[in-house]
Amino acid sequence: MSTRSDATKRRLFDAAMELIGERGFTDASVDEIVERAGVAKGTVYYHFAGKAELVEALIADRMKPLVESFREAAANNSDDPPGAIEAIVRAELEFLLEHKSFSKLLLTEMWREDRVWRETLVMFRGELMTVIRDTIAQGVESGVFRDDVDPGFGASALFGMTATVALDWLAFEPDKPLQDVHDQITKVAFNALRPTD
Amino acid sequence: MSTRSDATKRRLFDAAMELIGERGFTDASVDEIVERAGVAKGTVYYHFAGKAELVEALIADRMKPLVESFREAAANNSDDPPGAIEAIVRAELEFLLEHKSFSKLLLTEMWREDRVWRETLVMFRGELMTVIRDTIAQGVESGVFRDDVDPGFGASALFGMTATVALDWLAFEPDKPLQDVHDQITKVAFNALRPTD
DNA sequence: ACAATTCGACCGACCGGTCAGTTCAGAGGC
DNA sequence: GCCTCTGAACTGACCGGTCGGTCGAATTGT
Repeated sequence: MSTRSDATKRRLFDAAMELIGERGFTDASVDEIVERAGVAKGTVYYHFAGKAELVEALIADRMKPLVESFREAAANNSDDPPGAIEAIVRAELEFLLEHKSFSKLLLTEMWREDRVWRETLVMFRGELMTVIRDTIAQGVESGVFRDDVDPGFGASALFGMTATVALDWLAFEPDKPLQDVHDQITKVAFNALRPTD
Repeated sequence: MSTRSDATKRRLFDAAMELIGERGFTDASVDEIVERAGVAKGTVYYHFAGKAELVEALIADRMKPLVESFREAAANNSDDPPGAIEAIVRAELEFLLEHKSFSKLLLTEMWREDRVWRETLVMFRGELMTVIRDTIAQGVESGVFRDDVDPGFGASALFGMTATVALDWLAFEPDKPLQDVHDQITKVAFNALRPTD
């Protein structure tokens, strides 16, 4: 259980995430990654079976806290579906802001079918979707959300909308404050889910 | 102005789009592209300055009709903003379905900053956004849409939501009919934009 | 007490292979 | 006769992965 090994992995993860977020998987060379991590090339192959497996481990490392934050957001608002949705959106936005490079990696790799880490990615995506879907379903059941929106569809739409809006925001209007983006998204989401009076 | 030249370019576009949609820009080799296009390697460099310029031309070639279809959708519903939004969503979905590979290319390249064709892509994206934004603004002005949703934000959200939902759909529930996806998206969009009674 | 040994972590020069891009003489076709 | 295309050979840069070797801290043997 050496801490040294973990520290090295973390530096490799950080370097790989940045580079791959900027250039994509193929265009980020292992030589560049190890240079930025301040580590020798062989170290990568000591810890991982290859470049792809490094990325797979990186995905798991970064996705676990995101799933956890979604679960917490839902658990802390277990009897208030709108509050839970708001907390989930906030968690997603904060994650996107904190891990901009990783988010680009996610979006660009989510629908590729030929990657080693596809299963890992799909699995984590499923866990995120489940949290959102259950929250929406709970709101529908208790009557605070309209019942003609499919929870599975709503989850996909909310997650995708938040991600693309956030990336658009970071790319084209980086000066706009996070709160504005958060408010706009939750407003749209609540309007979309609110029952017709 | 020879037709022969255009036909060759089209075959190169089709082959490049397929391959790049599957594997991404870097992992789709020129040798593979020309093989699938049934054309010699030298032909690429006869028509284009290089691989990147081929893709840039491809992006313009595919985006022009999409922008046109958005403009038509808006023009054919010039006094009915909800109808225009519905037609735009339909146009986007049909495009995504027809050009699945190209859509993946778009999503994976939209937020990359180091590509030759970045400006081209940003320009076309701007034209699409303008059409949606103007339509929303028109609806706000005439009172059929609520006035507390920023049209620019709404355009980004609607476009991004539609794109990610459609790709999720194609990846995870390909059997669901187009009409269902279309109905869910427009329902959510209308609820989000409808003024509180 | 201390040398000998083991071992996990890391190093970095090197190799086999791939790929974009070049070149150019020649062949069709409009 | 010029525009379009061919296709095979070649170059040079780069890239993922390998592997013999280093280093220091713990462990063992005496």
